[in-house]
Amino acid sequence: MPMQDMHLVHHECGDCPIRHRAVCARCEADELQRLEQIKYYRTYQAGQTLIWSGDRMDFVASVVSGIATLTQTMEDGRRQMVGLLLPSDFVGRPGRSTAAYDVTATTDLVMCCFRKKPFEELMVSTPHIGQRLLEMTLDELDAAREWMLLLGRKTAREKIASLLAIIARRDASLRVKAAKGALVFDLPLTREEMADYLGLTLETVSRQMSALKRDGVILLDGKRHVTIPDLDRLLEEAGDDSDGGVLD
Amino acid sequence: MPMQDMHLVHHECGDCPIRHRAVCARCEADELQRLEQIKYYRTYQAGQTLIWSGDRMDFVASVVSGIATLTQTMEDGRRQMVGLLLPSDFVGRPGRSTAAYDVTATTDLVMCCFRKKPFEELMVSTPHIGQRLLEMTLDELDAAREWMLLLGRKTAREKIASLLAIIARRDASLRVKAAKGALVFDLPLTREEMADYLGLTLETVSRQMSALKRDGVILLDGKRHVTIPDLDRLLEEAGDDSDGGVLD
DNA sequence: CGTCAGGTTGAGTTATATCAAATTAAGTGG
DNA sequence: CCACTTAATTTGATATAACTCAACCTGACG
Repeated sequence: MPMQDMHLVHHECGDCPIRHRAVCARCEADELQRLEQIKYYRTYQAGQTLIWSGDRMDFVASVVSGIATLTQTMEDGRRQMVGLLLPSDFVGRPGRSTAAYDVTATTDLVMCCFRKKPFEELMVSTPHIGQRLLEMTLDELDAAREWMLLLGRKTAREKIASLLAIIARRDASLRVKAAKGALVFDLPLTREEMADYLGLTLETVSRQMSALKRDGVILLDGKRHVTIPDLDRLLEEAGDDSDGGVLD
Repeated sequence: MPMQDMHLVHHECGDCPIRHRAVCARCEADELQRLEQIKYYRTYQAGQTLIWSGDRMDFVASVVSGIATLTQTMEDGRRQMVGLLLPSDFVGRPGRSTAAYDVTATTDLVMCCFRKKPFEELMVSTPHIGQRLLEMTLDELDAAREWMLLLGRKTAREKIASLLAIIARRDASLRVKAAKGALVFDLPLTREEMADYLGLTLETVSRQMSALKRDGVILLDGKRHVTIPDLDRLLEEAGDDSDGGVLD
C-alpha cells in the first residue's frame, strides 16, 4: 500500500549520518542550529515519485538514506535519467519555484527537507552553506559531463561496465573500511532503470549483463547481487582512462 | 601562423560587454575594483587549444568574446564535447589545480583571466562572486541535463534540430532587439564539431542537415549561414516540449 | 500453485556508423 | 587572375550495433 509516509523522524544534526558530506558539511555549531529550526524529515517508499517535473517546489532537501533518481521524459514516453541521488546529495534549486525533473525513490528513502524561503535566507546570511552547495554543484557538473561522454560515445558494453564501476566505487566509499580484493554489492536499479540511466533499452542491458557474466568480468548471484572479481578488468571494459580519474 | 597572442587589451570593467552576465555580474563598485587588480586579458586564435586535460591551471576566466568548447577524449580518439562556452561563461574550477577537459577556441577568443589564488581569496571575502558562480553553475548543470536527454534518447534528426534551436535561441538573446519573423545566424561549429556535440559522426550530421534543408525546416546559404523560417517547426522537429521550457 | 513483475533470450529490422569517392570553398603563390 | 592545394563537406554503398517485437523464464508472494 504505497502512500506518502509523513513519519517524523527527528535526529540531532550532530548524529546525522550525512553531517560531513551534505550541504551542511561546513556549518559551525551555531549555523547548524539555525538549520535545525527549519528542517523536517520525510520518508518515501520505494517506487514512489516524490516530485513531478513542473510541480511547485516549496522545499529543498538532502538525501539522508536510500536512493532517488532524476528523470526527464519526452512527450512520447522516451525517458532519460539525468541524476542518481545518493545519501548526502542535494535536491532542488534555490531561487527556482518549480521542479525541472521527476524525482523518484528507487529504494525506501529518507529526506532532510528545508523550507525553501528560510533556506534561501540562510544562504545569504550563512556563506558556509552556499560555499558547500557550490562545491557539490561543481561535482555534479563534472559527473554530468562524464555521463555525457558515456551517453554520446560509449558502446553498450562499455556503458554497462561504466555504470557497474560507478556503483561499485560509490558503494565502496560508503563502507567504513575499504574492502580489499573482490567488490560485492547489490544493484539498486532494475534493468529498466539501468537502461534509462545509460540511454539503452532494457533488453540490451540484459544482454550485455549476460555477456559480461559469460566473459567473467562480473559474477551474478540472482539478478541483483554482483561481484567484481577484478576491478581493473572492469575499468578496462568501461573504456575509462586507466588511472582512477583522480582530480586534485 | 597560429601562436599564442598575448596582446594585452585592457578594458575598464564598467564598459565590459559581459559585465552584467559574467561571474562579476553582482559585484558592487568596490568589489569590481578588487577584481580589476587581479585580472588580465588573453586572446587566442580560432582552432587553438588553450588548455589540455590534466594541465596545471593557475587561473580561472570568463569568455569575453568568441566561442570555446570543452571536450573529453577517450584513449582511442573518440571525442565528446561536454561544454560550449559563450561570452560571459566561466572556465575553470576554484579549488582544483588541474584541468579536467580540453578547452579549445572555435573562433578567435578573448578571455578575462583571474589568477586563481587571489580569485579564491576574493570568493571568500566577496560573497557576491560565489553567489553568482553558484547560479551560473546551476544553470550549466541544467543545460548538461538537457544535453544528456539529447545524447541518450534523441534521434539524429532531433539532435540536429535541437542544436540549431539552441544556437538560434542563444544568438537571438545576444542581439539587442529580438528579431521577429525568420531567425538568421552563422553556425559557429564545423560539421565535425557538431558531431562531437551531438554524439554522432560528421557524415550523419551532414546527411541530416541536408534532410532538414530538403524538408524546408532550414535554409542554407553556403555551409554555415542558416535561416530558420519557422521556429515552432524546428522545435517540433527537436522533440522538445512545445512550450519554450520556461523555468521560473 | 497461480499470478505477476522483473528478467532473459531469440529473430528480424533499422538507424547510424564505416569506408570510400566525389564535390565545394577558400586560400596561396606564381 | 589563374592553376594548384588543402580543408571542409556532401553523397553513396555497405556493415553492424542496438532496437523492436515476441516468447519464454524465474522467483516472490498471496
